[in-house]
Amino acid sequence: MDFKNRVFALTIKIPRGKVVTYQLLAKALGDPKKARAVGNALNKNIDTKNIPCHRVVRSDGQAGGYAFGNAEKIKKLKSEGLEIKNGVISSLSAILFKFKH
DNA sequence: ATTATGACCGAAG
DNA sequence: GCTTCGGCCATAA
Repeated sequence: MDFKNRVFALTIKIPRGKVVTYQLLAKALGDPKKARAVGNALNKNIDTKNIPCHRVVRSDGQAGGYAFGNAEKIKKLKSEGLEIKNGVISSLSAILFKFKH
């Protein structure tokens, strides 16, 4: 299984209303330094129908990027109950989803 | 093999 | 709060 598929496999597990940082996802893959590569993988494969890639955000609380425009990403997050003001997610730590080891 | 790019991160000023 | 910078890694050329 190549890198991007591992990224997708984990992304699909993120429950509605919760989010994960790129770094956290990378850590779940075994190396927290892969955060950048994770974003790169999500950028190339866009299956918004099957993969909730909008639930992956930056560690600083900002939404991060999105292939169809980050405005669209924020819109989706809001529609799942998340509160975002000034482009920053409120209470990020409270809605952070933790992967099982 | 080397270079460039990008939905990243943390430290420093 | 802000910007800049160096370091990361997977991918494509």
